[in-house]
Amino acid sequence: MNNPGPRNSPRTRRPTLYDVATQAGVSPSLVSLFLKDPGRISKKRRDAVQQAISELGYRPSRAATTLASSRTKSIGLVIDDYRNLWFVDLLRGMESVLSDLGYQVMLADSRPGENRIKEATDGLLAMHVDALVLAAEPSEAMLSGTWVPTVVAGWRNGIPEGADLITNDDDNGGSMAANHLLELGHVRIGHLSGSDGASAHRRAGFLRAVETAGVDPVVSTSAGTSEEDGYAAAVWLLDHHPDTTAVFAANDTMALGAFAALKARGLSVPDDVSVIGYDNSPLAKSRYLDLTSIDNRSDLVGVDAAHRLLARIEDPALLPERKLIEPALVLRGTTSIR
Amino acid sequence: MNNPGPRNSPRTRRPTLYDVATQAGVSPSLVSLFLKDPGRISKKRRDAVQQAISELGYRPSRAATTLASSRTKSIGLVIDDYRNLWFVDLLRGMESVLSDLGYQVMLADSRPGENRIKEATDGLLAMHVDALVLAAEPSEAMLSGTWVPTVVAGWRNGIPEGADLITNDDDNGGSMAANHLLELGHVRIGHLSGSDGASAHRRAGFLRAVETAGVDPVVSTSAGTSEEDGYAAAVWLLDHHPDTTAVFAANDTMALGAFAALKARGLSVPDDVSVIGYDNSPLAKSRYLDLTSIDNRSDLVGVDAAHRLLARIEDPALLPERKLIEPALVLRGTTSIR
DNA sequence: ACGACATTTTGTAGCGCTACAATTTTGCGC
DNA sequence: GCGCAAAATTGTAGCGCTACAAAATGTCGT
Repeated sequence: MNNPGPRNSPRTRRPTLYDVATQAGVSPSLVSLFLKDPGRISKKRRDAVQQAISELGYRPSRAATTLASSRTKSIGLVIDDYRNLWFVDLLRGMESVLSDLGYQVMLADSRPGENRIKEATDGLLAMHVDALVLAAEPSEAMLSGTWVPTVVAGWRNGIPEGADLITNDDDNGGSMAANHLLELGHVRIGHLSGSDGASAHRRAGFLRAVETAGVDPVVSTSAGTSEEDGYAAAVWLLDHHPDTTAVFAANDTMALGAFAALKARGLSVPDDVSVIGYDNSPLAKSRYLDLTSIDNRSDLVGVDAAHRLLARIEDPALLPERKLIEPALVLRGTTSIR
Repeated sequence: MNNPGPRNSPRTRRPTLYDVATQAGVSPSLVSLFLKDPGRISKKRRDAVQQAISELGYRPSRAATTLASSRTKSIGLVIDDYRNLWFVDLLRGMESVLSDLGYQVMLADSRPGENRIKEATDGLLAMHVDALVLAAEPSEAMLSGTWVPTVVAGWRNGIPEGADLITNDDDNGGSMAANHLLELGHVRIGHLSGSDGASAHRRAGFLRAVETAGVDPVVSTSAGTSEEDGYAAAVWLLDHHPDTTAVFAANDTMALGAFAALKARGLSVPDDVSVIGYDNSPLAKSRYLDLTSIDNRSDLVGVDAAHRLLARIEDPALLPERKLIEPALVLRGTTSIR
């Protein structure tokens, strides 16, 4: 058999647009046109080109397209850690508006502990992403020469000049968490706080609400925001304030750490101690954990970020904008009346 | 006349290698050489180029590099769902060998529920990744014309022709889980199984071990592999076999579902029922959940996959290889003597 | 100071694609 | 069947970079 398909030729070079043009008996320009908008060429040629493409197994070279058109139709998303699942909602939110427009979202994580944020960003920029979403704490080094529309999502410190900012109202969220616990009748409330920017805002909101209610706040701040950090902070809290009846963790992962500390002391949730987390991550949604949490509506942040970037791609002269997304309390099974 | 030079203009086009060359007073070729191997040019020029680069904020265009060299120094990784954290170990394993060699790993997920595996793969291929790791169930559509070295990790069905296969010995892992429970004295063992390829192997291994021990196996298979699926399967199991004293879940997420079902019935882990998961995901490692699990050593799979791909990039004629990685039991707090 | 090398630097020619102007084909009224 | 506008198609000139051969410069022994 004389199969011209790619299946049998083991190491031929990847077919190009010219191969397709030759095969279809048209000019390369026509093929290019087909790729861009098939509706604009005659049915006869359209079919011929389509057939040549599938016969050859042709895929356009993004590199060449990028180089020639200087538009990649792709958006970079820099996150801090794949294990912090809050980015998933952000990503889906972005995709929900970008996919239909033919944009692709590219992910890069900062390799936690190695501070590779700059590398991640550079990698994305080197690929000519049309715009950038920074969902990780921006560092000094990246402030300079970004050249593309950028929105920072979820962080509020060290914003690169000229970047948009769409973030969660963590202050308000902190207050919400505190008020929820206060309304349930708790007065011995401990807060497990982390060290990043978001934590600081959540803490501030918590303190404001608690003090407004005339209750003495207890805050245990740790170095990071991981489960271990949450555990350590909770251990400290329970050691120094054994009468605590409610715990507000700066994120769901830390709440898990609190669970561990409580379990180790034989305290049950929510009967002995109520626990509320933050992020409404898949963890919190888990049927087993069933963790009351604050949803920061990252999906909305994603949607907004996408719209914002599209606008800036259209008109780069747009002035940077700052916007807060209101969080929402998600009631589940880990908080109860005192 | 001559162009004004990008030095002071604030909103100019992105600087190119030519701008750097002009600024540094050398030829473009030299700058290219600098980028490739700074050690090969004289110190004088090296410094000049380096300075020009930082003055201009220059970043090489990956698209141009790709086009000109046809090597992107990047590897694509296709995963099924960002929320299934097992890919993180795989990724880190790959990075541990690839990063030092200057390779970058690019991630794409298949958007669970939308079966976008082909799209994810195509996107990566369009970016000219030098090689591909498929950590998601390969589909028919992608079998044709891949053109780059490919290794499938963690799946064993529908392998594209010519692809390497590095996967976990799920059969053996299933047996390990069963034997662990048998050794603890359990004889009423239920298995919560999923519908994908890996689940099938784990189930087979489980059945083999249990039957060898002369114990009657009970398997509850559900449509997917999510926590809800685990919950449903566990509910069925407890309804039909209330005397069950041990549960082997096909993955950690499903184990979480089992926890939920057990909690709903007031059964405690491990006092009433032992639970063992699979994947040794961050979930299992969690201090709170402390889930005994089978570690499929995805990090090793990642390391092997990376080595394999590098070899195939060097010599594309290499014959496809199939390799199994042995899993390991990780003892934690959710299994105990009957 | 002079060849005979080794080392450093440069010019030339694409990589695969798109933009856009130029050209050819088609459709249509009369 | 003719003229002319609209639609369809093609040619030309890069996009920013690298490979590689050619040229320039440097180093050394005698």
